[in-house]
Amino acid sequence: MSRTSHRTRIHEALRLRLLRGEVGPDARLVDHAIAAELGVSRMPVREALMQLVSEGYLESTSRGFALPNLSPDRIAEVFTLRRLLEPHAVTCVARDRTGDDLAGMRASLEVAERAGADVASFHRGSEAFRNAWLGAVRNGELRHAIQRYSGQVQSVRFATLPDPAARLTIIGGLQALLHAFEAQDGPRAADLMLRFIYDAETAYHRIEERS
Amino acid sequence: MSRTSHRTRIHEALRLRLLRGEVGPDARLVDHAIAAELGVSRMPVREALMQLVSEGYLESTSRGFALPNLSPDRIAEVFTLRRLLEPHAVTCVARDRTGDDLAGMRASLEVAERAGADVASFHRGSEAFRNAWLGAVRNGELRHAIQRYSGQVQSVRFATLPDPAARLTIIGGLQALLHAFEAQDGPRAADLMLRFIYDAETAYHRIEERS
DNA sequence: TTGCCATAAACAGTATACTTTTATGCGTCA
DNA sequence: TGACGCATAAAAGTATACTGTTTATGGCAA
Repeated sequence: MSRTSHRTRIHEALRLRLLRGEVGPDARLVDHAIAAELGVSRMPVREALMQLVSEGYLESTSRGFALPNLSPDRIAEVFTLRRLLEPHAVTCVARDRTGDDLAGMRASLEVAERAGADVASFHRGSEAFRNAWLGAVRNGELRHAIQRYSGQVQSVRFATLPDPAARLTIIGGLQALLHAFEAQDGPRAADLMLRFIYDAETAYHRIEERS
Repeated sequence: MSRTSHRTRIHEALRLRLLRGEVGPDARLVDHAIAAELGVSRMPVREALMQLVSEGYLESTSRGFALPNLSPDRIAEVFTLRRLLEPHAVTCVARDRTGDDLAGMRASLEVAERAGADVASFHRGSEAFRNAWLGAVRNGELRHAIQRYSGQVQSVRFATLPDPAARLTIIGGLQALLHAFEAQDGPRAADLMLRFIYDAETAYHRIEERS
């Protein structure tokens, strides 16, 4: 027997698939199908799916679980929440970060910098960078809240990556954020994060207009 | 058959019991016991319990589900989150509130005012007031986040109520908040809420010292 | 008397089977 | 030809049973 429960492992596996954009907006996640695929019963799958629902990653429809309908209003709401939480969080990180924290961020940033046109690699790097600074948030509740609400707009984030210019902007922002952390400049980190969220929201609106 | 699922109803029922402080810190919520009590199987109960865990209301121990160990650090973390979210929320309420919203708040406040020494009645009134202004928060995600994180420290709130002086302080704060809403004075509402959270945290610390 | 081991009980986790609900498609009637 | 209704299928929801793990308690030995 594994030391973690099936539910936990399935939850993590599905969450990663969702974060990587491997689940299209029309895809339907059905418990018994996933159960058959993984060789377990429906119950742990079902519980994992419902946990993902309560975390905002999925929506329970009458015909399987699917990506939530991210209405523009809802997107705007989540961005508002991020504006309330993340600037404060990076201020704390600028104050509390250790050398290890900084090393992790540098390594992740390098991955993104070297990605070039490799969107998947860039995505991995920027995600790792985000996880690195989030890991330096000592307030566990705050960290959890941020992960929760930024996970919901992951698909939005993903949609902006194909644009090379957007990737360059992101790289620049991450570098500046890292420098603020290194200099323990909390206010600057908060400013940068506010700007970052603003840019993300703007990028989303540009994409939305095209469709 | 009821139009809502067992899981949903059980979840709500348990949540209310938790919010009312009907579950002591040593109580153990066990799925099969609750299932027997309600005349349903373990599954919906189990799912309701796990949802409460993921919402921070409960903790899964090796011996039943119990109230989470609210360490002073964790309490402080939740108060930090409330300071980030609730002032902004009441600012929005001061701007967006309708006449109906205000009427609801007035009615709830009166309940609390007339409670006198009746702690349970006071608690109902202040909870209703809180729900009234939360209902006026148009940003659903923000509202949900606030409910989530204030629910976690509900036991703390409950512990402060027996003190008559604390109740008077709360009444005064709620009246001032209502006036700010009526005057659409967002900054003042935010100030009051910050003060409110500060007072709550201070009251918690006083109680903690005694034990 | 104390410490350790064994056994039993309690509980989380998982599996399987059954029920209810809902959506879609097909057929019939107007 | 279009609309309404019924039938069928798919998936959520629920129930029951079984398994593995942890914990507590009692007994035995040192």
